[in-house]
Amino acid sequence: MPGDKLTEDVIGDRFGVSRTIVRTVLARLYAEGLVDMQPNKGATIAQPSLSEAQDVFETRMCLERQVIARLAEKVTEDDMESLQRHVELETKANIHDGSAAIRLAGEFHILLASLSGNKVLARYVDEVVSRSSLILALYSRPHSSDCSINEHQQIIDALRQGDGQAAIDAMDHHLKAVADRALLSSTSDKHRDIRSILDRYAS
Amino acid sequence: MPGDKLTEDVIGDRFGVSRTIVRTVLARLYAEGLVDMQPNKGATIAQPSLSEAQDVFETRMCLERQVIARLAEKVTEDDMESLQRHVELETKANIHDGSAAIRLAGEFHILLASLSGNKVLARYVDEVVSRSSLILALYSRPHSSDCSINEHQQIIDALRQGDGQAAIDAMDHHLKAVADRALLSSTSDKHRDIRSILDRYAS
DNA sequence: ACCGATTTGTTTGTATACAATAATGCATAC
DNA sequence: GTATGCATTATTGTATACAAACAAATCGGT
Repeated sequence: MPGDKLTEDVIGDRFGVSRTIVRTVLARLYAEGLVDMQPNKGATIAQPSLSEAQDVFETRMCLERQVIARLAEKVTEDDMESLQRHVELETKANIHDGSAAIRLAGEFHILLASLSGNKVLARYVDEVVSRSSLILALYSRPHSSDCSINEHQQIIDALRQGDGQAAIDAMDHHLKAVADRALLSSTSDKHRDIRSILDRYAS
Repeated sequence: MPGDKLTEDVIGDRFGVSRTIVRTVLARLYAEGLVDMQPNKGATIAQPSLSEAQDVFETRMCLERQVIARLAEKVTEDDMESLQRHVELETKANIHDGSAAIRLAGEFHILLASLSGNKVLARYVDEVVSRSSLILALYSRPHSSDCSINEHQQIIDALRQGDGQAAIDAMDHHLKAVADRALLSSTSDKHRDIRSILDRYAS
């Protein structure tokens, strides 16, 4: 799916709106790095290179460390409760609904960021999480089970015990694991880039 | 100026373009936090509250620390040279052209971020630097001399000596100083919010 | 049969038109 | 004099129209 053309008319017809609307949302998605755009040539679903993917994960780690550092100082009992509830949702979904599980895994990080109370941080985390999802869709093999729920649990456990450093370490460990699953599953992106070129001449 | 209405028609006329163009750039500025928008009520120049300002500076510190950490490991001689050249531009401008000095001070941070080689990081730094400028325009008193050139010099000195931790400390110190100049110059924003309300009834 | 040029059809970029919503001003009532 | 309701104006949100750029296909020449 990444690399696919996003023709304004087609999308507009699909949703029953005019190109005006489609255009603004495409521009927003471009700003968020989810679609690529070239002048006079329109939009395509973004196809981040390996190095872009590394940039995203590095930035994400930097941002989420800050989220945890802030939370370690100010989490309330209510916050912990909603985090715990979320992880339980994840465990349930992980059994019978794979696509919901993937969504919830991302939303855990967004929830953390919003609980931090820093809107700017939260917006950036939201962006890098979305981009991470795209990267996973691109590079990680289909059935690499995202069994990261334990890691989520470890993070909130450390937070509950008020151990900021342990929480940061847990988050670091978790994000490194996610990045590894995505980026190390393909040694080099040449192979993937070539595939894309081949695909274009295949039909 | 913050709080001012940004009417699409008048901006379009001002620049000789249609509302379409104005609309897209307003949307972009909104995404960057430089203008506020309300549904059916249009755009105004953003008026970040003190707490939003704190969020921006906290996030900025987090991002720029990462920039420095990265640079400490990979700066080239060419990088150091262009950084040094930039600081010299700043010193020159500081003497005879105040407005250029302000612009260059911001661009120093953007240059650092771009030299880091991480595009995602660089975009976010660009954003928080712009927002910081807006915050300074809002909260810092007009003639608080931004004599931060020394601080810039200290950062690149530490980088040149390959002392990553010292560079991070220098950046931390610098950003804390900038934030203090902006945020501590007004004890509470009530006073400022009230002024804005009064100003509206003053003309 | 292959290459290049021209022509046709698509798709994007910008401007304009129209409907819906909000802001303003005025008249009237109290 | 102040407040309330209505009418007018301004401004926004969405759709459409048109021009420019691009992609593709057709045609003619070698």
